Amino acid sequence: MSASPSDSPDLGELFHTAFRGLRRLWAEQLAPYGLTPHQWRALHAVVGHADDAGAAPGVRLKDLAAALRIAPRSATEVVDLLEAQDLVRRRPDPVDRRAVLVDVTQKGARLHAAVRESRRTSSDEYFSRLDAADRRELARLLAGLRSASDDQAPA
Amino acid sequence: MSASPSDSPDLGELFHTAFRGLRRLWAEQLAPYGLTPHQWRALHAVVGHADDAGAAPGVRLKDLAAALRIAPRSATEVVDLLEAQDLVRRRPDPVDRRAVLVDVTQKGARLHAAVRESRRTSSDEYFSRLDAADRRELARLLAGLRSASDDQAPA
DNA sequence: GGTAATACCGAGGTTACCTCACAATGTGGT
DNA sequence: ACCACATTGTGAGGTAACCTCGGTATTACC
Repeated sequence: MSASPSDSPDLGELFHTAFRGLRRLWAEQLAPYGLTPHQWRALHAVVGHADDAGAAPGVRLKDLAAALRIAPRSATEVVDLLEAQDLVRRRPDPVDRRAVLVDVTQKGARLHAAVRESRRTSSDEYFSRLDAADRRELARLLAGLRSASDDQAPA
Repeated sequence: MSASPSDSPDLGELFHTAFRGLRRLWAEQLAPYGLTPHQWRALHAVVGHADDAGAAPGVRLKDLAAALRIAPRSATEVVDLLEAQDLVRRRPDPVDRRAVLVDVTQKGARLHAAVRESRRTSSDEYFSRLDAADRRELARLLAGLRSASDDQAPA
């Protein structure tokens, strides 16, 4: 603050601050579970994919990377970390031996559920500072921002 | 995406994506000037402070850190980088010899102006995807989010 | 004038990314 | 059947943007 008193409220600065606050809060919430925000996001994506595709035995690393919007190499990395904690498992894809399928373990599923529960219970959820209407509005605006930048919706 | 089709649009995910998009764009815009977003932010803060306080000869590192909401040590770091490019200068505070005052050099001021100009000219400015009303709305919402988290207004 | 606080910096660590090169495997053409 | 080519994951190595902890120089307080 005390930066631009005259003209605009500097949207970029606000964005930066808000995002950092969110990140920090999440990091604190997740620390007891031994997860970083990044790892949580990946775990969530793996679980989400399972939900999505019904009986699918896992996600390909490549698709996981696409879902998280990170480079494939970075997906390898975060999966390494989750696997080291026995939260996900890597298996060769039986139909394409180049590929690796990642799916959640029991421990991973339990942890995922626990975190979700804890988030709902502790209603701090960060965004709860806004009422429902404002949250919807924020979602709309953010969605509008993201649209044109870089979008790859994988199948 | 394709993550939670049923319930919320996952505000956190939207936030993440939008912020990353913003960062990436800025990084691209700033690269030709030899700056990272972080360095730009710091340079801008130094310049902004000068504007603010009129004839002040510079900012203390500590105050710069507060303005950027980073740890003092991190301010040292970014100032090192700016100084190495001769964009800012470090001088001992004449009235408190523990302190270091940072102020912008001519080169720094020129670069700062050039970047600002380039941002105005290339109207991509990221947020231009939203109309003025939406931008104001977004600012309001973001400001609302930041409020309670962590605020230190230095004197 | 001695103790406490303050300001900066050196050392070293972490998170969350990235690219580039490469081996193993699949795919299509002839 | 074979070769060129594309694709998948990963090892190696790098960067940005932070952090804490400990030390040193200075100032402020009583």
